[in-house]
Amino acid sequence: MVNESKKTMKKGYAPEEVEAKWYAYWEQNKLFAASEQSGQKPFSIVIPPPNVTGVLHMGHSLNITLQDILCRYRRLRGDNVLWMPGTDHAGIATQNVVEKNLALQDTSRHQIGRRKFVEAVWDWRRKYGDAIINQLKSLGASCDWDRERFTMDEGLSRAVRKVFVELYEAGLIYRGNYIINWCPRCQTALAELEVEHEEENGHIYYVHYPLTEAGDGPIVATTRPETMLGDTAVAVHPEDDRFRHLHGRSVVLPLTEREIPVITDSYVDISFGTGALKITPAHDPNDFEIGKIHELPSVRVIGEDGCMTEAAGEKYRGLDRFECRRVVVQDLKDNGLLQKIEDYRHSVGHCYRCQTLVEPNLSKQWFVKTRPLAEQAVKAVENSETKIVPEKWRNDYFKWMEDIRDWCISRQIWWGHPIPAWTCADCGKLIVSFEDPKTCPACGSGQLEQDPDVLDTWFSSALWPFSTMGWPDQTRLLETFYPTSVLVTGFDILFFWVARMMMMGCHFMDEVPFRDVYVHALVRDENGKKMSKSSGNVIDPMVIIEKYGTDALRFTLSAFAAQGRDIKLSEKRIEGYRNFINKLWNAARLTLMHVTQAPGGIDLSTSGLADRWMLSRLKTVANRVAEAIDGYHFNIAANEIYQFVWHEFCDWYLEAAKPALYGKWGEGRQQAALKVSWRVLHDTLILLHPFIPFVTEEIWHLLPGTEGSIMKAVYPSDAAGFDQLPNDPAAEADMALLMEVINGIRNIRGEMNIPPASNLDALVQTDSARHQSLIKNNKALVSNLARLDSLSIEPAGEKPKATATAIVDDLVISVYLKGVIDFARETQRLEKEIAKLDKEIQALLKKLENDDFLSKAPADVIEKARSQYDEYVEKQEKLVNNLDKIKSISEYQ
RNA sequence: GGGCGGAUAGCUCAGGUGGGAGAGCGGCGGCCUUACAAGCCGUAGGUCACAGGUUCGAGCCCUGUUCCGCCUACCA
Repeated sequence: MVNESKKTMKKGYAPEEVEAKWYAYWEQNKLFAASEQSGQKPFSIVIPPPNVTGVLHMGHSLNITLQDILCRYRRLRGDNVLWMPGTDHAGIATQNVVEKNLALQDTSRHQIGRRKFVEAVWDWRRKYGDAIINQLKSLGASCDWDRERFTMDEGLSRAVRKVFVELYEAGLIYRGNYIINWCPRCQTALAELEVEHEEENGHIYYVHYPLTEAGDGPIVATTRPETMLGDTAVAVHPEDDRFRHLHGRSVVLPLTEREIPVITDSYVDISFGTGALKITPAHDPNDFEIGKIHELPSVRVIGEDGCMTEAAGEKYRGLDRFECRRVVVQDLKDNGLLQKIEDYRHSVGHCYRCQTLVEPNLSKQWFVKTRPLAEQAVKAVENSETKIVPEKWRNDYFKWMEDIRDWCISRQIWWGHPIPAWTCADCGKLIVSFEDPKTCPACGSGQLEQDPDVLDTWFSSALWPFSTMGWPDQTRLLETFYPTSVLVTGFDILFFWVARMMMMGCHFMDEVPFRDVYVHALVRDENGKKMSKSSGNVIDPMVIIEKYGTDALRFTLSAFAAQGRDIKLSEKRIEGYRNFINKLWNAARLTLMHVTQAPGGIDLSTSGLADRWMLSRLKTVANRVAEAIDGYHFNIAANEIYQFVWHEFCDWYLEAAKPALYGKWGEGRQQAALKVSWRVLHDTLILLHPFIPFVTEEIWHLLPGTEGSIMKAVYPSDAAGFDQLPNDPAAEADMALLMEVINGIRNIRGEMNIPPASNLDALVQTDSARHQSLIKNNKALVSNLARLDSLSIEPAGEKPKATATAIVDDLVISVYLKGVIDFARETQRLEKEIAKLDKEIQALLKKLENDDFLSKAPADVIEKARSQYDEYVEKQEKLVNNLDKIKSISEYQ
């Protein structure tokens, strides 16, 4: 049905009444659905899956808004768009949440056992897993929800298994005993990336290690005295003369009875500390390496719970690692072995999930051999199969890939993808297999035990671009939409996620996972601080949405999303853009007061200058907005259209068109104004829809001549007849001149303190025939916007007395001041203007008097400077002329 | 230790390839003008961090300095 005059609009836009309605409408009408097969150009994005435990924060809001802009924009441009949504199972985080719940019920995962625990997690996920998804929906996210995926889904789990087995068979996954980062609270290994380093105030302890025989032993410096219980050597540099006498000798490890050797290794830095380094292979990655080279034993003195082990000795066994440090230090003091303690600032690793101090610990884990995978992933970016935007992130990507270390992928938790590896209890054979094995292929035993560990969540996230599309099956979806068009993400997970997807995509699909990676900024608070619960500076998007509406939030984020710069957000800014939404609403309200049925095509024969100007501007803006989005310049697109809607359409066009709309200028002009305002509103809504989907959909349905959802509209640049829109530089120039004339008169009104209500008489003097007719033809327009009773046009000549003056180009504008003109005020006004011009003129003169400039600068630049100079001088002369007149008149008074 | 980014109006920020700086908010003055006071009209604010250099010409290019961020690193 084509809408006739629909209904009257409220005075102010009320988002809360509108948003839920349209979201439901879009979903019900399947407007977000991608077709697996279509003749349209495919465009695809996979969502960065939020944690199931997650709560929507501003980072998500920005991320989702930008993706939604791209998806809605591409749909409007006629593409077949797939936005693949889903969540990830967030192994450690989710397990933590469920464990906390169990603790509230006075039980624990160990008490209820693994099977029941995993069931409890699934229960939790069924109950609460949709929370973040619903929040994404309230942001307006136009994901294809029927395809929603979860990293623990059957299909994705199959992909994980297949990848694990194939990498293992290719020698790219191995298991081994290495130093890893252990979180004693989460009770699991962490990958290097999952450790956050922070500078902390600590101490450095100087400990005397006595020789077994007579003579002075070395002083060893350490920040972690409790680990000395696990020392298996002291190392010195082979060239260090201070310690030559120690080569080949042994020391007694204080607080224990153990003898440990003094070894030499050039790893030791002679200039640091005392030059003697204690070696603890089980609790320090470097010491581990040195231990391997020198075939030293490893003594694990700290256990998985962060408490000292049996090996730490009777006295220390069972002590918490921090408590143990205090005891060890005290004991060293008591034995006279502690030489001194110094303050020391050093960086310490913390678990990225729970902030607990991580403990480097020796442990048997699974690793991905990343180097070969990284090589392909680097190549793909080098030759631009994948483009990273903004480009500066390329270097970070390359650097990280070049320094990449093997990736520890096993986690000692229960919630996650089980590792498809079994050990034969009888012969010890390790079996890695896609299908669960029944018997040992080596000895035929049926006693097989599956590895109890699960895989790092990021291991499954790394497969997201293809696992969500059905891989390992060769689906139509994959065929249509892989590689995806663009990945939109924050730089904080460039390595965690993007780099790993690149590795897995290149390896398993022989094709990059995405053509573009758009890396956006972080959202910070108004002081530039990272928003965090602990600092209490979090702006909750849901609260903002409730208060200002989703569109306001989205438009704010877009308008501030300049490439490569963080967004500092404050409510004040959101309020400003809420006002913009309301402005748009009211522009529609005014338009729809007059446009009550769909006007036909645009007929320029009865149009006015403002009409032609507006259409010309519309065309330019539509192209610019599209161009900006294509280049991921969301802020430019948003600002371009903001400026256009508010300061051109509303401030100038609608104001100029009012008399025409009210029929004061006759049928023809009225028709033209109706058509143009309809057209501008119509096209503007489409341009704005990707940014502010709700209000645009609402107005769309109120706009006569539209049918169905705005999501089905054709983008202005693609619409039939777009090319016919006038690109009219003459109209733009003429309109610009008239605007200046109007501004000149308004300035007089403002500066001379003339009440807006009183209408004025004005005279324009010029010898230019073109300008004379321009003013004549647009007398009504100027009079209306400048609030004039009369406007007369004359050739240049004597300026009337008792008038205030404005100069525009060659036009001398005189405003008759009823009653007594305030000469002092007008003098002041003119002097100010003259002084301003003087500055410009001096600057130009300096240039034009410079021979170097005249001989070396390009001709067009010189020409521009000359004409500008002439213009300013002429204008100034006229102003001076008028100033003189004012002065002479005022003297007679 | 290495790397990257930033410093522009009171505040927050824009300023493709160098031709004399813009917006929003805030300030000030005036308006309830029949779409909007979440508004309208007018207006004032800047040696573009500092010091050099290249150039006829630098916010933009080069060098150095200062002050902030961020990333990264195994110096005990």
